[in-house]
Parts: sequence; structure tokens; C-alpha cells
Amino acid sequence: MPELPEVETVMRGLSPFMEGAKIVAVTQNRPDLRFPFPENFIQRLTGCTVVSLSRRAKFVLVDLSSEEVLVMHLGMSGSFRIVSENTSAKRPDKHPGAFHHERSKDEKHDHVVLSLEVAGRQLSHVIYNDPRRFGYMDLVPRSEFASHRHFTHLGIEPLGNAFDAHYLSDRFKGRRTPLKSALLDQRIIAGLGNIYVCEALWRARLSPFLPAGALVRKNDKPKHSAERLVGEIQSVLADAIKAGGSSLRDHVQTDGSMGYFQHSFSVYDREGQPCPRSGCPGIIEREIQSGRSTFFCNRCQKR
DNA sequence: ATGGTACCCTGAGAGC
DNA sequence: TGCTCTCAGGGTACCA
Repeated sequence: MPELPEVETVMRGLSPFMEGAKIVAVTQNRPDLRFPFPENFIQRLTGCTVVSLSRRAKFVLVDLSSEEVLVMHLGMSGSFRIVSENTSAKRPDKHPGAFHHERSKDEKHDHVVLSLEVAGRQLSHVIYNDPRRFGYMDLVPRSEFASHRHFTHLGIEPLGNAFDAHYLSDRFKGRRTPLKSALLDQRIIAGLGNIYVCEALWRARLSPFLPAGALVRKNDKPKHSAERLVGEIQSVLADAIKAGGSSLRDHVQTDGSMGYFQHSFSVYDREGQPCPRSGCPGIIEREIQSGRSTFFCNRCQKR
């Protein structure tokens, strides 16, 4: 599920429940996800206060009072939900005991529960659910953070200041790999995934099959503009974050779902439908590029 | 170096 | 209701 906008949305949804809260208990329901949990995972978390949350690429980062950073990757199917315990009201449990007999489908993939306490009073549980278990968690000392293997090979943030046409054309120069693959390469840009690459390329009217090296800056040649692509990547991510944020209104489901942006897809998962670009007679097609579906308009995306 | 493919794992949806 | 097939937003190991 999660590409950069979803991870950003999840992080923002978790923040109000976690920042400043104390981790009073940790439940870990299996020894591993994609990778084993780090040594003494529970002990190293319990008792810590959460200093702040942030995001790097597709990682949610939780800064802890222990000088360690809880690093969380959601893989394909990871999500969080929050259960707040209302201590004053009694539980409106109409089927007492039902929980013990039937765990919902969802619950069996609850792998980690962080129980958090704010101001010694209100308790909330942040529950990590991940059916496919492609996600993982790690604990990294803050001092080793920059040099840690999770992050050393990561490229720049597409919404950061360093991301511009100069950077992009420089990194793509001479490369014959398809533009689509190059944009998915986390070592160049960190955080883009299949959906937003397809969407950004459509917005920029560029074919996913162009060699990455064909992308040049305006001054060099006007045909395939790096400036335009940079702008469209930034705008599609910003639009998606905006839409994702709106799905968090109730602040209960921090589920990494697509928010409302899925209704705004121009090409992704729209095979066979007409191109939504005004006046374009094209049809959205799907082709496989390095094992993943690419959606594109067969008319308005320049080759 | 670079680019493809298989694979990790479970669930959803289509078609029969 | 069920079976089989394909596919899925991530990343990595391995191969030519």
C-alpha cells in the first residue's frame, strides 16, 4: 500500500497519539516480519518516551528518549490502527467472550502492539498489522543513524530542496534503463513507488519507456524536460498527501489506505479507460516493466 | 555496471 | 460454496 504519501499520512496520523507519550508495554506476536526483530526489542522500547515522529523515504521514524530510533517499514501491506482505552466509560460489549472465540481476519496479522500512556493517564494502543509481512521494524542508535545500512544507499527526498532538474538529469545522464525503472530506483529518489511514478509520468506527458538518459534540462534540449517531470512528481505527491490527510479526520484509522487520492488516479489501475487528459483520444494501457505493471496513455505520453 | 527474473507472504477478485 | 488462477502499492538476491 504505502508509497511516500501514504507513509507521510500514517506518520502524521500516529504523531498526536505518540509524541510525548510513554511506551508502557509492548506486545510482539512473532519473532520476525520480513526480518527478525532486533535484539531485546521489547525491553529496549518499554519505558521510553516518544520524542518525535518523522519520515524518511518510506520509513516511519520514531525518535525515542533512549537515544534510539524505532525504524518502521510498512512493506506492501503494513498498516496501523489505534485503539484508545476510555477508562471512564464501560465497554459496550454486547458479546462478551466473543473476542476469545473468533479473532477477526485482521487481528491474526496484528504483529506488534505499542501501549502508550499520555500524562500518566490515557492509554492508547498502536497496533501494527501486516498480512504479507513484507514490512519490518528495527532499532537504531541515533548516533549510528546516518551511517546505518537502511539509509546510506537512499537517494534524496522528492519533496526536499535538493531535488531539482539539475540533480535528476545528472543522475539519469547516459542511462538507458527505462525512465519508469529509474524513477523507482530508491538510490536516486527515495519514496516513489509504482503508482506515483505512473501518475507523474502521465502528468509530465513522458513515456515510461523512454531511456532515462533522454531526460535533459531545458537549456540542453527542450524535448524531454527534466524541469517538467520534477514539477509533476512534486505536485502529484503533494496532492496525494493532501488527499490522504483528509481521510484522517476521525483520527482513529491510521491505516495507510489511499485516503481519497485513489479516486484521483489518472492512469493507475485504469487499463482500457479513456485518457482523462482533455482532448486526448488515447486509451490507458498496461504493460509489464521489470515485473511491475506500468499504466500509461498510448497517445499523449511522448516517446 | 545493468537489467531482467524469481522470490519473500497472504488475501482479494475473477472465472469456472 | 469452492476451487484455481492472477495480481497486488515493497525490496532483495541472483543471474546473464
